[in-house]
Amino acid sequence: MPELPEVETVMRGLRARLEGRRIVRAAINRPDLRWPFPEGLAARLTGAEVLGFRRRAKYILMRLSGGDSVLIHLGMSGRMNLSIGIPNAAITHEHMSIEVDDGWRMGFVDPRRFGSVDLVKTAEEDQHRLLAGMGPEPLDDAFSAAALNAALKGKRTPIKAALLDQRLVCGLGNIYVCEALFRSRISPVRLASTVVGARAARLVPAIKATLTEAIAAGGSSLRDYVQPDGELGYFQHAWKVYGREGEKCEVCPGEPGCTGIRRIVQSGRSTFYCGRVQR
DNA sequence: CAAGAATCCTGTCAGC
DNA sequence: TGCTGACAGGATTCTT
Repeated sequence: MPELPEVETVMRGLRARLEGRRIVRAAINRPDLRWPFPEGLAARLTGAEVLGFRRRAKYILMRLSGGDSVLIHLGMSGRMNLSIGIPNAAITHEHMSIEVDDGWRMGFVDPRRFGSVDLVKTAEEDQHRLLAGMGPEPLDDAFSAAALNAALKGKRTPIKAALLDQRLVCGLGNIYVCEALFRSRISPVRLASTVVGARAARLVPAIKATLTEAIAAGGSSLRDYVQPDGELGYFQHAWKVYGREGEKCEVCPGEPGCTGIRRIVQSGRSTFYCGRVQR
């Protein structure tokens, strides 16, 4: 699924194409995704002007004239398609779509239906139940080594699991946690409360750099991600450890005692790491 | 209260 | 080729 960089990329693509346009048509094609679509969503969309977009954590917020914002989460398999002239019937798993006044249409496609759509008053976006408990944005200055230290204090869980907890810091998912831990040379099985001092000082910039580079690359993807500008080809990121079980990590070749990148399961999710480099 | 497991759903891929 | 089982980027809700 889209993690922070992918959501940021999708949001920017939507902004570039839809901001300032008026919605002339809206369609909701099923009653629910993860939760029911909000009452009257199509009516609220139709005729509204798209004032702007922002991202918070892994959510996209589309601000409408009339005081409402649409809150969108892409779930595991969600993607946004921008196109001209493709009829609804041609697209499977397109659960929601809008068309704006220059003919472009946005389709929300989500086979697994873990995504969600809700309406929220623009003035109260951050008080929405899905955003209220959200941790700091990892790219904000407020996310510092000191802040991370405070958040990890007393956490009796592996650092891998802690970083996936969106209340602690938001936007990270399974891939970028693996990558950031490798970059900072911290073992994913290390107890979160012991990530202090030099390790915490390495981890914060590693997270920021990992995310920043991915955003710069235009977001990254696995098999079913489509760039929001409508291009068919999709970008495949070169992960350093994710999905590389058995390979040597980039700092290991020639080093004694290297067993290659390992895959383990932590709280039901795959973790990839190098046991020699990450401590 | 905190931490781990189960859960929602479909598609893909490896192995037989 | 066709079937089966494992697995997939999330995050809420349920159990322990």
